[in-house]
Amino acid sequence: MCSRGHSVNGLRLHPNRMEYTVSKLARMYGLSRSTLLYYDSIGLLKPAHRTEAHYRIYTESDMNRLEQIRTLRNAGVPLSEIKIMLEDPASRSGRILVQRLKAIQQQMKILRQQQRLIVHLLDKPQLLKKLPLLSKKKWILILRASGLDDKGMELWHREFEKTAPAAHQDFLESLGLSPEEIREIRQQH
Amino acid sequence: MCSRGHSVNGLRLHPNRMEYTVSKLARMYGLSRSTLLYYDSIGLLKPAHRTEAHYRIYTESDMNRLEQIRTLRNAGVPLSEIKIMLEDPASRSGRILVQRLKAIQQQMKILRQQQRLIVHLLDKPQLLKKLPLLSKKKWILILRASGLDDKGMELWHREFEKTAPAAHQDFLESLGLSPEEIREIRQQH
DNA sequence: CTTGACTTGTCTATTGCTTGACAGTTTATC
DNA sequence: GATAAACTGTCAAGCAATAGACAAGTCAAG
Repeated sequence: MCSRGHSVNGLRLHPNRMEYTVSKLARMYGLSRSTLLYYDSIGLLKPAHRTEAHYRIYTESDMNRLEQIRTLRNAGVPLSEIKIMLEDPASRSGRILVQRLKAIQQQMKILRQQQRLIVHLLDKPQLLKKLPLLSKKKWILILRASGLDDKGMELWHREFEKTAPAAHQDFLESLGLSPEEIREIRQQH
Repeated sequence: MCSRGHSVNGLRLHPNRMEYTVSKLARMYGLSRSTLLYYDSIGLLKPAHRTEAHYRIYTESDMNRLEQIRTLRNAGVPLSEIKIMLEDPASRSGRILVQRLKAIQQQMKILRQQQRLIVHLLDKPQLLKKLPLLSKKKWILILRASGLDDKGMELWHREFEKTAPAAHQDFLESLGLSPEEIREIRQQH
């Protein structure tokens, strides 16, 4: 009630300057305290300063950095590369992101193979209906039912190949076609 | 040359009974020795017996088991679940595989989101051409160029929804549409 | 019997955290 | 001013599935 400033606490937080302790920051960003402690330990995000009791104090610039970190983490970029990107903003960033895109593609390929394998293991046709697996046959039926004839389908392949070759490749793979079959189709168009 | 049996070695391998040491087995299956050691340590694949020098000896039945393990591993099933499946062949196998399929779907969803995010971060349209990312716009252009009109496209959606609803959902997601947009499209058909 | 090549078992490191323990600090209440 | 709750710090271990280092063991040749 008597006021020597309304709450000079032991942490010496400047409420108007937006300074936070670990747990508070963690809660703000939906992270666990441990995560922030970990980021500190690997030198990815060090708090601006500490109190005399050695408590971590994070400031606004730390928050900016944390936001960048989380964005990149949401993109699946590993912490080691995030560190590089933040230290060397322009230079390597593009390369790292493109690299990550390639890794994602690779990962998707693997996952599709796993899907096929499992379906094969289960070998229960009734399950197939519920699963997001399209076979070549089904796909053709769908296009046919939409009114495309042989000529139209050829056009479709050609157009797909021209507009988005990489996506075309991925799509054919997702139908479970063999590499040779894919090569054949793509070369025809 | 003199024969007290043509090679009674310290390991006491019976060459006709197909027994192998760790490294040999590893090489046969293209695995690292560490992998087999690990499988042993967690009780997933224990060698049939050991030599007096405590070397691991794997027999044919171990090889059968290993093949099953690798097949399931190739399907992305975690070792802990593989163990359960091998101990209790019939009962839980189906459930575990279906569960794995769901996890794969989930993982693909995450990867697609990461793809979108990275492309957004890069924001370099010239890269987009090389990447397997299809936008709604592009997709429509492709179908149009194949000769489908508005009516045909509607048919196409309906047919897709009827034949493979889950795949339809996945496909729409992969175009980067928002959940609401997806819901709308699917309900119309 | 010694040398060298090749094993073996055991142990540690990796990624991105999470969980937990234990001790010191701060805060709020009485 | 004491006390309890809620915080903080540091350290350690844990997860999956290997990869690699290391010293000790084994084998074939000389």
